[in-house]
Amino acid sequence: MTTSAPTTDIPSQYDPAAIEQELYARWQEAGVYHAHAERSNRVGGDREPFVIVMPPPNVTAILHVGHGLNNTVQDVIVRWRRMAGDETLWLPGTDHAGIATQNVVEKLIAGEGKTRFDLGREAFVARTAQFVEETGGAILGQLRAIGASADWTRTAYTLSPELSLAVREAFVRLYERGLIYKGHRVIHWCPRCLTSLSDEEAEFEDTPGKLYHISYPLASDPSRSLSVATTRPETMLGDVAVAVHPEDERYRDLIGQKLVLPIVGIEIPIVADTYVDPAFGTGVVKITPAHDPNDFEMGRRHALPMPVIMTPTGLMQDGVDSAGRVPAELRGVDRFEARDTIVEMLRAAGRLEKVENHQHAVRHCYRCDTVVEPRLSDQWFVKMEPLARPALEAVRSGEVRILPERWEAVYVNWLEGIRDWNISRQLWWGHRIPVWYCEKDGTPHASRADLVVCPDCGGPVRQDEDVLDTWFSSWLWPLSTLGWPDEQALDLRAFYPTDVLITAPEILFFWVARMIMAGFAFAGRTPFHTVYLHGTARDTNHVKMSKSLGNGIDPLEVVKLYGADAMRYTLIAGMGMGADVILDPKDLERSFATGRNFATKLWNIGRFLLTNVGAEPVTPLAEVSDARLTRADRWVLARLDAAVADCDAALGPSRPPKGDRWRPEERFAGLRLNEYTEAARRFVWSELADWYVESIKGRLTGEDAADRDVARAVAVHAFDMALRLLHPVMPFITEALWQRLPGHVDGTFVTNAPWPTVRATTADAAAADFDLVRDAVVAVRQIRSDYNVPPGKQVEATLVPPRGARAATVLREEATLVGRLTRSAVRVADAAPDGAAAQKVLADGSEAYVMLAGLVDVEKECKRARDELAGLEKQLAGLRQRLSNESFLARAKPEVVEAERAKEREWTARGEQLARKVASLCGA
RNA sequence: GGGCGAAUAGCUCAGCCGGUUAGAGCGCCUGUCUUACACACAGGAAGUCGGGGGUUCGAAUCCCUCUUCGCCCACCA
Repeated sequence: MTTSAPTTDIPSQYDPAAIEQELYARWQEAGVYHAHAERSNRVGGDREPFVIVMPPPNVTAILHVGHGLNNTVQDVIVRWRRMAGDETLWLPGTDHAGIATQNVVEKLIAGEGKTRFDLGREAFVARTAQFVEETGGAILGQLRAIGASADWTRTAYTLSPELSLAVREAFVRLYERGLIYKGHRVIHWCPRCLTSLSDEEAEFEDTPGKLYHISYPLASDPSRSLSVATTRPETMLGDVAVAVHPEDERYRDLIGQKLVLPIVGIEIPIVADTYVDPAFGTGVVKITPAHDPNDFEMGRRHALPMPVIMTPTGLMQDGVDSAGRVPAELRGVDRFEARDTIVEMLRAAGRLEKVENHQHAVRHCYRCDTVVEPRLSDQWFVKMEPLARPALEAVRSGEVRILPERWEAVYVNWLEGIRDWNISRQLWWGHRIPVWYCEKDGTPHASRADLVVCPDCGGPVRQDEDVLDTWFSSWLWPLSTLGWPDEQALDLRAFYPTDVLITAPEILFFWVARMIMAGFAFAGRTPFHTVYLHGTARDTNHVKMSKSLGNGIDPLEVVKLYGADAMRYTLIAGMGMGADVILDPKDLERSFATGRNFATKLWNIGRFLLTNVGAEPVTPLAEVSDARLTRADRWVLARLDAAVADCDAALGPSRPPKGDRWRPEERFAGLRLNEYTEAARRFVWSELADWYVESIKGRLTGEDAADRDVARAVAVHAFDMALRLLHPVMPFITEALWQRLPGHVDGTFVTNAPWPTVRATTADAAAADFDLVRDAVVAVRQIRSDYNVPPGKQVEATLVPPRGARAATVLREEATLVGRLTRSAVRVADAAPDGAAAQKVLADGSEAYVMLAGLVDVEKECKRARDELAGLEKQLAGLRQRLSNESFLARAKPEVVEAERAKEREWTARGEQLARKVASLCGA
């Protein structure tokens, strides 16, 4: 006996829970995910830096499947580059999330019966900071459970002192460049959050509504009236005019006349404005400048007053310039209730002409979904057009690419029509606007340092009450987290610009586009060269998973049930470029079976190989003479090379050519994580496990010690490389197995092991020969299965290679192996055996016969052969037609033609075999 | 209203810069506890590649059109 006693202790059951936490702790302890700035070749080191900044989750968030997806994608890419030898930094952090966090804390104190106004600004901010301190950032801990290999020593927070410094610097610079200004206009206002919102934060939602037609009587002749159409009758209290198109024949003569505003009873003019579309509604538009952005513009054009008739909370109330417009019974009434009341009042007064159903887009607050109220107010804006220009050019020129490609058009379209960005929020949680007003004359002063006195007159100042939009700190993320505005910061010099930005398309405008603008505005360069937009996790009805809808999947639950690797593999394998991932929250087992099964498979391959290979030293493959390699060895090494090449091709180039833009042919290539995963899986399962491992079972325990060592060397090498290929997707299980490889050096990790490369040897005829062996095995198995031969039963199989062919040698030499894999006694002969035998024809024209005394159903075999032949002839006919077509021969690529010719030869040989078979089986 | 995308096996999806007999996972059928794995192994069934038209020697792949879904953008009250 030469068997080596199993010295490797491998649990028979793969138990992720038992290994994951411990492995993560060991990685952490070894500091393998800490990036060393000094190693970056930008500061004199010898490594190419590779950097991803993590989209910071809200500081109060808890992990959901969207985070799981996003961070898994990032982790796969980061781990790949780390193994490929880059100095890799994945920079994590959280976002203070102004409105979102403030809402959470407001709800919290509401439970105590208080509002933020009861507490006062200072106390409320302190309370929120304390809340964040205590419960915030939990999500970063949760990310470790899914294997995120971020550099936690660099964890950032948008409201930290360092990042706040960056925010202030950015604000003041833009202010000094004249790109930040205070504007008086109608903005989106959330009556629940009590703050203004940017255009992006006020999301459209198609809502069924009504179009009310109201008649406004002429002041000079109450018997005549104009019919005005509106979806928001309550705003009529703030009407200051009605507008018609100047060319509209119907109303031309009325321009300049006055109407009586129903309910309010005041006179308002009829003005002409080209904004009005004569074809829509009645062609008459009421103008409510303080409560509609378009009306505001018209109001400005016609120098109209702008009465405010609503409170910030959305209650009807006289405000600025609105003396007595709101009737007593409507004061303090909610805007939607007021709508109904006003409709009733109009109806009672005979002023309501008709009501139509009308579908229209209504803006809602992206944080609390309240219907947004247009509101006239003073806000700070960023002038975007100058910032957008370089950001637009960067994508157009290929300096920055967006994957999938189609999002580039969306990006360009948005930037081309960009509008100024309202950055002030009437909140308390956030970066306070660094502007101080002189108490004496109100002159604003933007300042990097807090001002105590007016720089002009030395008098007292007061700071602007508002805070900045959360995204005003996020857009600096790639800069601020690396130390900007300190231009000499080592991290900034070593790691900026970063490489890939990975996020969901939802925040392309909120965040991605603005980061690119900030990169150019503050550092003169793009913050990253690739934007990778991944899909969304949806349920089986294709509804986006969300906690509020109850159709979400808790990643930690999945980790607990099947392990992080199973979850990661399932997500990555199921996600085509930019495609959504569909999962069934009601059936986690089925949803994640793919990953769980593969993890178990991998574990078992390892268990078998490691126990059978034993712990004695294994010869490095490089030291094994080529001559000693068997066909199976050569084949599996060739398949490994193909797998590595496929993985590399799927992952693509990691960065554009040095100092250059993306080349057109590479611009939209790479980062096909599902293809990479599939290539690795196919090698591991369908090739390594199904064929190679099966084929060497005899050798590992065989008598030939030298051959055993060759098999051990090849097996360990192939498995080692397989583990490396899979590590980015399945970090835990691969590490656990890799640590057990014979000869493993303590303190080394697969997570740091070099990424596999394709061996120099390429085409290997011996490797191709093994395919013939596989073919023969399959053929014999098929015959056995067709005839229901019990798997345990030994039968006699005969292989008949074409005369004089190389196949003869191959099959003769591998007959034992074919026999072992098919549980048959295999011999190779020159002719078909006598007696009843079932036959299959192999791809190269070889034939496989299985002797089945008393079992062969001649009729069945005959029909089978006839069908097979008919199918083949049909294919062959098409092939021959193609080959006799002159256009084809003239135009098709030579290699295509040659491939078709080879195919024809093969098929013809097979056809002849089949024809003989038919003849012998079916009789003359 | 403008722009974009998708429609391929029962389900979820690859393939699509035209050229093997269109693939994978899950599910399904048959058999098997073959000394790593039943979360497995072996074999198998299953697709007129959404409909119609066109270009081409050749179309799942390119063009047009229709249908159905989805996404993004948008100041028609």
